[in-house]
Amino acid sequence: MTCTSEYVPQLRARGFRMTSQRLAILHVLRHAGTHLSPSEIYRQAKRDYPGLTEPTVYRTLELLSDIALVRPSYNSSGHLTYEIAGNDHHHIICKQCGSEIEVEHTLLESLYRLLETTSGYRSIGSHVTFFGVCPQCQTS
Amino acid sequence: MTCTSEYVPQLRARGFRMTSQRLAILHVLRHAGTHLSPSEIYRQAKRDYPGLTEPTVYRTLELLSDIALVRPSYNSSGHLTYEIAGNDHHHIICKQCGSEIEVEHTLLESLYRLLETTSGYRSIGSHVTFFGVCPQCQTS
DNA sequence: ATAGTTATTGCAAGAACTTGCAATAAGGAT
DNA sequence: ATCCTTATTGCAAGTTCTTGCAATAACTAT
Ligand SMILES: [Mn+2]
Ligand SMILES: [Mn+2]
Ligand SMILES: [Zn+2]
Ligand SMILES: [Zn+2]
Repeated sequence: MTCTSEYVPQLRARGFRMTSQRLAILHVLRHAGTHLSPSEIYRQAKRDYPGLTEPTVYRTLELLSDIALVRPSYNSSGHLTYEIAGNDHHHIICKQCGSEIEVEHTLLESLYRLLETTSGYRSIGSHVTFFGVCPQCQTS
Repeated sequence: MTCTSEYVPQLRARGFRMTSQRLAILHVLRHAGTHLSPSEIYRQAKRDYPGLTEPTVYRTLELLSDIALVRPSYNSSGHLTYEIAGNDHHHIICKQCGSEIEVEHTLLESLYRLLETTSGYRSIGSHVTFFGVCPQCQTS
C-alpha cells in the first residue's frame, strides 16, 4: 500500500487536497514509525521536497491530527511530537530519566467506557501519556 | 494559611529558596484556582513584582511542577497551562468546541493500579487530559 | 550584624511556533 | 487540453518559549 493510494482518498473524503508537501510529510512519518518533532519532520521531509517551509509543516501536522491520520503526543520535556496513526496505544514516561514504554489500549478500555457513561462525552481519544517513575529510577 | 508559610518549608525541604518572584507566581496561581497560561501568569504576577521577567516565569513553573506544587496540563489548543496543586482530578476536553469537564481521580484509581502492576512504573501521575466529543457536539 | 556561598535572576540572543495575506496549484468542470 | 474555483502554500513578521552567562540576593555560618 503506497502513501498516495492510501492517503489521497482519506483526504478527499473530507474535502482536502493531496499536495507534494503533505505527501512528503506523511511519507516521513510512515517510514519513521516513531514519534517525531516538527523540526525533525521538517528536516527529513525537506529532502523529498526542498521547497518545503516550516509553517507548512506545522499546519499540515495539525490538519493530519484533526483527520486522525497522525497522532499528536507530548514527550518527556513537554513538547509536541507526532506519529503515524496505527494500532491504538498509550505511553508511560519516567519523570526522572525520560524512559518511555507503550501500553496496550485494551488496558484502558473499561476506563473509557466508564468515562463515557459518567461524562456523556463520546469517542474519548487514544494516545494518552502518563507520567511515573520507572523501575530503574525507583531503586536509586 | 498564607502562601509564605505554606510554601517556604516545601521549597526549603528540597534545597530551594523562596524568592519574591516565586511567591508572586504562587500567589497568582493559588488565587486563580484554574489553569493559567505562562503569559497570563506573567501578566498578573508582574503586578505584585514589576521586575519579573518571562524567562523567570517559565523556569519557575517548571521547578514548581517538578516539586509538585503546581500541575501542568494542556489546553484544547495543545498549549501548556498550570494550576495550583490540590485535589486530584483529570480533564476531558471536547475536540470540537473545546468545552472542558473535570473527572474525579477515584474513577482512574483501578486503572492506575493496573498500570503499575503491568508496567512496573510507580506513582503514575495525576492530571491527565482526555479528548472526546461533548454531548452538545454529538448532536450536530 | 557581616561576610561567604551559591541558587536564582535578568539580560540578550536565539530557537520554536504562529498568523495574515498575496501568490500558487490541486481538483473539478467545460 | 484549458479554464475556474478556492484550498494550500510561501513569505515575512510577530509571538512564545529557551538558553548561556554575568549580576544579584537568599540563606548559612560566624
Ligand atoms: Mn505513541
Ligand atoms: Mn486541572
Ligand atoms: Zn526512569
Ligand atoms: Zn463540544
